Amino acid sequence: MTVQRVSRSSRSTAFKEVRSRLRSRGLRWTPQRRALIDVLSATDGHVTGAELVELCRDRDPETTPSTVYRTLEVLEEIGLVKHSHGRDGRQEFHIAPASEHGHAICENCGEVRELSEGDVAGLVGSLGKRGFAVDLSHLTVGGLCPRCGNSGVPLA
Amino acid sequence: MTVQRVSRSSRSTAFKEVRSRLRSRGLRWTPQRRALIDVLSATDGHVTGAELVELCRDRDPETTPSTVYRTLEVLEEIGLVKHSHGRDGRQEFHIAPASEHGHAICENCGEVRELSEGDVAGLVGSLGKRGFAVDLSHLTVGGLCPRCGNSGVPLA
DNA sequence: TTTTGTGCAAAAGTTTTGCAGATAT
DNA sequence: ATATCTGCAAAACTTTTGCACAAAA
Repeated sequence: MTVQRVSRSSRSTAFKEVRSRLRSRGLRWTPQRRALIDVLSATDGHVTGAELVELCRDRDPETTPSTVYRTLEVLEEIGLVKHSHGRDGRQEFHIAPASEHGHAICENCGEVRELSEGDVAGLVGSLGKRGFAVDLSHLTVGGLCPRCGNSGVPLA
Repeated sequence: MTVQRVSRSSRSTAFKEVRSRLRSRGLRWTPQRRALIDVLSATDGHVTGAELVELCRDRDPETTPSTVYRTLEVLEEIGLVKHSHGRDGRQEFHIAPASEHGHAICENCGEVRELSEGDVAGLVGSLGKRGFAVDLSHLTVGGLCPRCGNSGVPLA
């Protein structure tokens, strides 16, 4: 069970746009794809593939893993979805935010928070000077959040 | 095939110390453990579990996955080894460096470089002010290295 | 009607687990 | 002597793939 504190504000793509985005590539708008997008939008943050399969099954018990994973692949191709990997190595998916940003993850309670531009400016600049072009969507930092780190009362 | 440019200098634990570190906990110093530590020290950077199984098999074809993974667990418990997860979600292991540091990984060629204190100072400070204690060993940033990003000649 | 998508079933790949026998101390 | 380790075999899990049928455009 992972707490998510990522703001819901930075959602990107308008919902109906997806249909046309798919069709313009000769791809199709199916109930299963719609369902998955629904599920993804309902989550605030980073959900594993397996979890998405489960969540889709809550709506339609017939849902199969292959469809979910293949749909995720398609949605990632058209830029609607991104994925990364969690501590345990499983894929974590989320709707692509309007602007890229890094993440800070509490190693104790799992809370995820987005990094601001200011947070990462130094790192981006420092690496940039050495010719390394930072990809903010792949910037992850672990640590202890205020609740877990300061008090002597780690939750888990 | 992953290029590793991590400096060999920041190796931590003296080799013979491990034996006593294990024994002081009632754990044992076995040929298999020694072999794995040898293999790990011979690698410069981040090796997946499966790769380690292979590398150990090069020395001793009898090596089994269970032993390798269980040994890695033990070595991590005593602080000799750390692990993280690569792009593909597989575990990547490395000997714990004397000082913690973040990593920058090229998304094109896979090259890994260590981040300096200066690189991360801003991020650490910025998050620190908000009560988040950064764990440098879990700071990873993706992007394009000079070779892959600047030229119009991405290698892969 | 033709191309794309789905469901099923099975495979692939990494990592974990149970257990009997072997080994370090 | 005895608690710890190893090797084996099989399981657990996530994710991928092949194929025949179904559905979208």
